[in-house]
Amino acid sequence: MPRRHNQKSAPSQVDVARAAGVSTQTVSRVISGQSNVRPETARRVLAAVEELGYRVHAAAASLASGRTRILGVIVVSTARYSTSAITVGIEAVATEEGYSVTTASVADHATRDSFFDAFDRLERQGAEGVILLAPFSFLDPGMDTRIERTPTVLMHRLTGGVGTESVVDQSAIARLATEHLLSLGHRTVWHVSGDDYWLESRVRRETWEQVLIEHGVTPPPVIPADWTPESGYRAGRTIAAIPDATAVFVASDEMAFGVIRALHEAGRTVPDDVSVVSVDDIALAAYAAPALTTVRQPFEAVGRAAASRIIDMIEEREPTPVEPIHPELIVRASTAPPA
Amino acid sequence: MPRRHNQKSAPSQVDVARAAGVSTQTVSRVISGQSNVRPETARRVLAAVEELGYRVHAAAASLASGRTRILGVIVVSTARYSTSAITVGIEAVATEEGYSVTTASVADHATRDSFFDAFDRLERQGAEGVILLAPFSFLDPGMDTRIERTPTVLMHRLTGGVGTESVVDQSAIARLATEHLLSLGHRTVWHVSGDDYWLESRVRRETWEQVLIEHGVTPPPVIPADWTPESGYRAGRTIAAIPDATAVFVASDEMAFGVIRALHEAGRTVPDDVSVVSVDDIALAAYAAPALTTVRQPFEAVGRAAASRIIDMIEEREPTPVEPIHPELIVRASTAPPA
DNA sequence: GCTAGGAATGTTTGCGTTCACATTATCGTG
DNA sequence: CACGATAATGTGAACGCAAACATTCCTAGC
Repeated sequence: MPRRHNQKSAPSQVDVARAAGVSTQTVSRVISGQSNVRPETARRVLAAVEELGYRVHAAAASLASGRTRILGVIVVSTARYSTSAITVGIEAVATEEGYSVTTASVADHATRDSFFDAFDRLERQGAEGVILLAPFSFLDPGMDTRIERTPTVLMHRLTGGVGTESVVDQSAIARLATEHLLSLGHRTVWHVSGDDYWLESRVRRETWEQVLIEHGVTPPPVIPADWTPESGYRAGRTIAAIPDATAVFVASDEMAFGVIRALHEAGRTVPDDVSVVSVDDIALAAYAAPALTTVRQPFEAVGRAAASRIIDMIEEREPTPVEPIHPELIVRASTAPPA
Repeated sequence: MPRRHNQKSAPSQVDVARAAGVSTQTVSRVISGQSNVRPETARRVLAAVEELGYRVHAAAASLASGRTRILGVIVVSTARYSTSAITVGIEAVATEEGYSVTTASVADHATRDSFFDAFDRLERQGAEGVILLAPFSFLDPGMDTRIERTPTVLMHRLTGGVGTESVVDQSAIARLATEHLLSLGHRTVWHVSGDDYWLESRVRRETWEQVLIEHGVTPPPVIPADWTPESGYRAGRTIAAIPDATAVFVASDEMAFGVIRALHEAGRTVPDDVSVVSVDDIALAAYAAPALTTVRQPFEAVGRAAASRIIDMIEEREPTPVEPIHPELIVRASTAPPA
C-alpha cells in the first residue's frame, strides 16, 4: 500500500497554530481571508504558514465545509480543436474564480452508459457542477436524476433543457453558411455533415435543410462524413462526381481540407467550379488553398460562458447575463458566385 | 453561502450500513472490493447501495486513507494539437487505473512563478503526482523542493532530471528531419523554429545545428517563429527572399502551412523549388498542398507513457519499462531532391 | 469606574471514511 | 465434541478542517 510520499506528513493547521501561538480556528480564518483578525495576528500566522510550508488540505476542508470548489468536465476523448479550445476558456474562468477543474473523458462514440459513468466519477470526486462537452441530450432518461443533484451545463443548443441552457447556437451557424452560398447565387447547396453521433452535426444538417426549404429548394441528399479530413476527402470525391454541384456546406474546416483536395484531384477548382464554406475557423483555415470561407465559432468565449454559468448555478447567484455569442461568417477565398 | 445542492444530503455509509444490517466497516469492505466478505452479505450491501444511490464521498475517503488517486496535469493554455492529443492518452490510462485527472493551466508565456502556483494548486487539491506538459526544466531552483514532495514527470527530454525521466526524444525528431533533407541532396537546410519559450523548440534548433555541423555545413541563421501558421507565413516570406534556399526544416506542421503559402505566393513551388519537412503529423498534414512530409510524434502514446510512469512512481512499483517511443518520418509530397 | 457592545480569539463538535484492532461466527480436526 | 484456526464482522479512533457557539478582550460612553 503506497502512502503519502512526503516522508514526514505535511504540516497541518495544528502545527501552524502552535507555531503562531493561536488556535487552529484563527489559522483557518487567516487562510480563508476572513476579516475579524488583527493584522498583527494575521502576520504571525502567515509567517508560520510560510515557514512550515503549510498548505490547506483540500479533502479535509471540503469534508468539513461541504464544499469542494471542483468543476467537472465531461469530454469525448478526441483531439478535436473545438474541444480543447473550449477547455481553455473553462479553465481560465475556473482558476479566476478559485475553482479547480477535473476531467472525465469518454471514448469517442461511447454509449449513454459511459456518460453516466463519467458523470458518476465526477460526482464521486465531489464536482459541484458539470459541464458536458459532449454529444448528449438532457432529455435522456438517466440524465434527469443526475442533473437534479448536480448543476449541469450543456454545450449545445437544446430546447427543453431542465432549467439549464446552452451557450452556442448551432443552428445559426448552419444558417449563416447556407445563406451565404445561396446569396452568392447558387441554385442549391450540398452538405457534408459531421458525425451524427454529435448533436451539433444533426442540428447543422436540419438547419441546412430548413434554410433550403425556406428558399424553395428541395435539399439534396446529405453526404455523411465524420469530422476527419479523410472522411471529407471521401465526401469530396462523391461531390466531384456530381456535375451540377456548385456549392457545398461542409460541417467543419478539417473536413473542408479533405473535400477541397478531392475536388482538385478531380479537376474541379475551388471556388471557380465549386464553392466551399465550412465551420470553426481553426488557425489553419486561412492557410488552406484556397483560404477557407468559414463560420467562426468563438470557442474560448463559449468555454468561458459555460464556466461562469455553471459557477453562477453553484453559488446560486443571479446568472451573469451571457452576452450572446454570435457565430461569424468569415469570407475568404473558397466561395464565389457560380460560374 | 451556497451549500450542497442535494437538498437532503447524500446517503452515507452509515445509511447503507443500517439498510443492509451491517456495520459501516463491512460496507467499506464491500465497496473497496475486499475479499473477506460473505457473498450473501456483499449482495445485501450492494443492494442497499443501489437502492439508496450511495456513492463514496471521495474527500472523506481520502482524508481517512491518505490517498486521493488524483493525477495533476499542468498545461499551457493553448489549443495546440500536441497538448490535447497527449491529454487524451493521459486521461485514458488514468481512468483505467482508477485515477482522476485534474488540470491546472497556465497562461502561454507564463513566468516560472505561474508554474509554481499551478503546481501548488495541484498539491493543495491532493494530486499524488504531476505531469508537466510544459516548457519547463527540472533544473529550475524552486522546482526541486516540489519534486521531492510530489512525483513529477516531464514531457521533454532532459538530462539531469532528479531521478525522473522524460518520454519523447525531441532531438531525434530534428535529426530525422534534417538528415532526410540532406540525404535528398540539399546543400544546406534552413530552419523555421518554434517559440523559444518551449523547450522542444530549443532542442530542435540545437539538434538541427549539430546535424548540419556533423555534415560539414555551417548552419544558416535560424528563422524564428512561434508555432502559429501566421508566424510560419512570415518566415516563409523570409525564405522566399533567399534565392539559394532549397530546403527548410519547419518545427511544426501548422507553421509549415504558412511557410508553403508564402513560398507559393512568391512563386517558389514546393517541393520543386523548395523542400519542406515539418513535425507532428497532425490530421491535416496529409491534406496540405502539397501533402506534408513530416516527423510524426505519437502523442497519445506519449501521454499514456507519462501517465503510467507517474502512476508507477506513486504506487512505488517497478516502473513498467516504457518501450521507446520513436518519432517516425512520414515522407509525402513536400520534399524532393533539389532541382 | 463601570457597563454595554462589538471585535478578536478560543473550544467543541462533526463531516464520511478507513485503519487497527477486537470480537464473533464457522469450519475442520483429532 | 471440544479446540484451535481462519473467515467474517464489528468497534473505536483518527484523518484535517470549518461551523457554531462560547469566551475574552478592547473600546467608548456615561
